[in-house]
Amino acid sequence: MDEVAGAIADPVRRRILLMLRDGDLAAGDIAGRFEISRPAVSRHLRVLREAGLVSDQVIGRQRVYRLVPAPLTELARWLTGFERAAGVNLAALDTEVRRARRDRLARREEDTG
Amino acid sequence: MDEVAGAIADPVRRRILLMLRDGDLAAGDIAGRFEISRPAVSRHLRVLREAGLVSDQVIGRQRVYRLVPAPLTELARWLTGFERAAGVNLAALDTEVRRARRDRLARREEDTG
DNA sequence: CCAACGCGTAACACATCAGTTACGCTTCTG
DNA sequence: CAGAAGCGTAACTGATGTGTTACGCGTTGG
Repeated sequence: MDEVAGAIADPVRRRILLMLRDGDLAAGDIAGRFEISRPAVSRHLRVLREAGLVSDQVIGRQRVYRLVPAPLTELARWLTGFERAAGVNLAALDTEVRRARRDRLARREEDTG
Repeated sequence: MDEVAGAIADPVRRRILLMLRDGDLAAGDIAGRFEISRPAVSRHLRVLREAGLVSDQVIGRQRVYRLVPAPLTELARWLTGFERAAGVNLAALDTEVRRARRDRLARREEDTG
């Protein structure tokens, strides 16, 4: 998961994933859609490969890349795990803040009382 | 989204998010659970704040952090968008590979034919 | 066959990031 | 009140990441 999360941190790589979501592409086709150099794109593609987010297949001189969505799905599942915890959190904070204030007021009354 | 994706790229920050999923924590409590220095953790907390993934509330000397899950949910939704495209992709690659092979064979037959 | 094409990688340079110690401000406590 | 506690930030350092040009290997096409 660390590599996947790291891979999608970069906007270029996210764009590549979006392109591949719409269909497989050769490396050159991908690189042609960016203004950065082809080796730079190649380097990003390598990160995606090593993170398991894309697979590549050599067809002649071309290297065709395809999306491998499973790790993204897994990350999404991990992320949705935070959604369920939201209500618990809000309630806990309100309770904590109120308790802290009550304690402080009580202490002040003891001091001045 | 760029900031959110960037924020979860770091394992320390992911751990912080997991801690906060289970309940609000003061900065000191969070820092105490790591072996790195407190300023290092503070820096990570700042990244999370600025990405909108946590909110903080000063209670006396303490700064209590709480999870803000909405941006994570949004990122999860974006990621699940890739799942739906998977079937299309596999079919397209098979088709493309078969077509390329057919074309190559056809060309070879023309040459030798 | 040979030149062009496609593309990955190495080497380099610069930017960014994440660790550290030092510092200082605010709040709390004895 | 004075010292301690809590915590953010600055400055520094070293590691990492991302851009570039140069290079070379394999495939293709004339």
